[in-house]
Formats: sequence, structure tokens, C-alpha cells
Amino acid sequence: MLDIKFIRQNLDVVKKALDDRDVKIDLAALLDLDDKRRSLLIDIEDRRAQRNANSQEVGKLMRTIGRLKKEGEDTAKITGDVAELKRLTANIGNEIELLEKKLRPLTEKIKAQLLTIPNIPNESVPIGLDESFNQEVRHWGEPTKFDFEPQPHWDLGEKLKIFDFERGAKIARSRFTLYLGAGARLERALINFMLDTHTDEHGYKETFPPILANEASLIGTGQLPKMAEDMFRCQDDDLYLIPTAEVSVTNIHRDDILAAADLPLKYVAYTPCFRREAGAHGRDTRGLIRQHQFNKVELVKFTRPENSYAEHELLTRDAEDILQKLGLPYRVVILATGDLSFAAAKCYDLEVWMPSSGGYKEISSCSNFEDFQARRANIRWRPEAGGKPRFVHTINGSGLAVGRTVAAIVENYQQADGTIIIPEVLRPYMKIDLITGSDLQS
RNA sequence: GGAGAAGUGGCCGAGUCGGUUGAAGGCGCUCGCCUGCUAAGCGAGUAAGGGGGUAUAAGCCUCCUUCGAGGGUUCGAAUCCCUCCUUCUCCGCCA
Repeated sequence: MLDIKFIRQNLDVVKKALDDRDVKIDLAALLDLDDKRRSLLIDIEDRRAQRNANSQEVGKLMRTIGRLKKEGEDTAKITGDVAELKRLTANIGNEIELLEKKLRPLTEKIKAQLLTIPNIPNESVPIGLDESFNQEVRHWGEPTKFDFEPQPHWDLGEKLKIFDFERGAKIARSRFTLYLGAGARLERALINFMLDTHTDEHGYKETFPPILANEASLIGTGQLPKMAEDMFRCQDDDLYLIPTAEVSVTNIHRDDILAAADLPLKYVAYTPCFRREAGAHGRDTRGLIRQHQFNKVELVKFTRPENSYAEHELLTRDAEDILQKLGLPYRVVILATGDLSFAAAKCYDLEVWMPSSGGYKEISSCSNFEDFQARRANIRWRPEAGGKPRFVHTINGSGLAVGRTVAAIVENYQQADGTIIIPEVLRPYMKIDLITGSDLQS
């Protein structure tokens, strides 16, 4: 969420940001509402000040009456004054009530509009209205070469009986997959490998948060109100299945004031993630790429504003390290303004090489949200000097999406006979070094 | 699910026959003093959000709101009433 004061004072900056994102919002109307709200507020506050003063006066007079009675003096005159003052003040109260009735819808309307305004892209973000303006920043490794025709992971996996898409659909519906034998173990091995690496080598604190989240949490990270149709909702309980651990982990500190000495806070969480994929009909219909339920290991940082861009680079490197350790070729892409997600000010996508499509596929998205989420979720920190609390900056990224990593390993490590070599770093977790289709009761 | 208790500032914790209580006290923190260093001690300061004025780097003045959330009673509510949420204890149920 942007600060209404910031919008008022930096209208050109906000306008340009919306243009660069190709988002249309009537800022003039919003500021007009804000003007109306503030002038109404002045009216109300003046009256409230008057009412408070009168009430204090009543209090004083009441005490005087008490004293006079004790002394046996006459209180008729002063009692009359009190009654008159009460009548006057009750009238002011009625006026306040009327004005407040006007104020409430204004305030709600402004808040609702503010919640739909996306973040302002950082100046280092390339300007362009769609993904064709994204730019490769760097790449690691080269596309895997085969001396045979490589197969897509869904064919390999079904032959090896490590993925069963039909039974996944039978149990739930399409875009759900049943993992079996070495496939299930590969998923689990990757989760453990990623968590171990991020905790032991990169210094993140491991968490395992709730996978259902309430409305306030989803507003905090920016999924609500705009992306409601992309989430699974438990209607009876007013809870949502999280689309990413970012929601749960960022909200750990909703309404907190963090100590300066504790920053940056670094968390890693493994969670299942759930997405309805509304509007994605026909895209990535085969295989593990686009599922309603998938596992992800997520990195989240809370930082001081002045460090957030450096920390964003480091977090991206932490995610890349997983791909490098797994020996998977990838590239890093900076998203253009038009492709940037709602809450992000800057985002790098990590894209892994997928032989089946002969291209790179997104496997991680590392974003700096600056204070956009912190303002929504009210996450602040107090500088050492003991000054006013300020909003933190939040950063997060996948480290990595597990299902897509499984797909990438199966495709990049396949052999001509359809077996899959297990990357070196996963062997301690897998306890085998080759998936043959007959291992692990598969 | 049933019965009971409780929710106050960064933290702990006072505060009901409603009226200078935005809130005693303590801890923590900041600044200063003291001491060879540290510790202890002494003094002062220290909630957040918002509006207006002035200055515009900070700042200063003033008003409003906020004692779990929302509503009600009242001239006036942390304090009384209602609803909800959360936590704790006991019972039931359960992995």
C-alpha cells in the first residue's frame, strides 16, 4: 500500500509508475475524496475538542456541587448551569454523530482504493508493458546437451511410475499429482536439502507456519483484495489456503515493532502452496509445472530500508545456490514494469533450463517489496537511537519451487534408457544414485 | 463443544460506587552526572496513529483518536451493558 500523503505529494511519480505498469486508476478522484475527508475531519475534531472541554467543565461543577452540599450551601443556581451545559453538549454530540456518518464511507472508500494501487517500480527496473521487455541479467551453466532425443518429465515419470497424474485427478481433480516411490522421496529429499542449505549455510531461521491464513494476513502481503479468485477459500471458516509461504511468514511480524539489532531477520519455510490458476486454462496442462498444490521452500527477509536492495541481491544468490548445487543450468531475469507483480518494487525470476520445451522456465521469483507490505501489515522497526518506529522493507523469494525442481532434475538428468541420475548433493537424502523404475517399490 | 478467569504502553504490572489516568510503579531504552575500566549509584527523558498551524533537513505548537475488536448507555468510559475474537484453567472429544 502506498501512503496517501506520498501520493498527494508525489503525484507525478505515482502517475508514471501506474503508466509503466499499464494500470489505470483515477488518482484525481482519490485525492479529491481525501480532501473531502480531511476537511470533514477538521469539523469533527473541532467539535470533539469542544465537547471534551464542556465535559471537563461539567466534572468540575459536579465536584463544586458536592462541596457546597457538604457545607450546606445553596446549589440551585449551579445545578441549573450544569443542566444547561449538558443539554448544549449533548447537542454537539448529535452533530458529531451526523458528521461521522458522512466520514465513515469516505474513509472506507479511500482505504479500499489504496489497497488496489500497486507498488512503485524501483528505478533499476526496465520499463515495458509486458514480459518481452524483461532482461537477462546473467546465466549459469549451458543448456543440457543430449546425444538422444530427451523426453519430457511427464513421460519419463509415468514410465518410471514415480508420478501418476490420472490418480491425482481421480483423488482431487486435474492439476493434482500423486507422487510414488522414488518420485515422492525425491520431493522430500529436495525439501530437506533446501532447508538444510538455507539454514546451515545461508543463516535463515527455519519455520513451519500455518498453511491456512486469514483475511488480514492476505491483505497484509497484498493477495487481497485483488487476487481473491486465485486462492482456495474455506468459506465456512473465512480462511484461505496460502498461495505461498510468503503470506504466513511475512505475517509472523504483523503489527510488531522489531528491534534494530535483530535486523535483518531471515526466515526459511517449507510449505505446500495452493493456487486455483484461474485464467490459466490450457497453459502447462501436462506434468508438474502448473499444479493446484505444490511444495515450495520460501525465503523471507525483514530489513532496514537502506539495506533492502543489497539484501535482495543476497537473497537471490541464496536461491541460485540451490540450482548451482543441483547442477541445473539457469538464467536470472529482471522483470519489466509491466510484468512485475502487484506488491513488488523489483523482481528477479530464476529460470531453469527445461529440455522438454527447449527453453527456460521460472522456478523462483525473488522480490523486494520495499515498505509496501510492511505498511499494509504494519511491520515496523525502531532505530537504535530510539526514535520513531519506521516501516521495514520485506523481501522474499522461492528457494525453490520443489515440483518444478523435480521436473528439471528428471529432464536434465535423464539418460537414453529412461533412467534418472540423482544429483550428487541429493544422494545422502535419496540413498540411491539412480532412479530405474524398480527401486523403492516403485 | 460445555463451565470459569483474563486481555492495559517496547516488556511486566496498578487502576470499578464513570470526571486533569494516555494511564501509578517496575524493567528496558536514550541522554547527562559520578567512579581508574566494568558493575552499582544519581538526575532527566521515553506509547502509537492521524489532522491543523509554523518551519521545511530535523524541529516546534495545537487538537483528535487509541487501554483485544465492534456496538450501546452518558455531558463524559480503561472503568457500566451487549456481541465477537484471543489466551489461560477445568471437563468432553480427538491425531
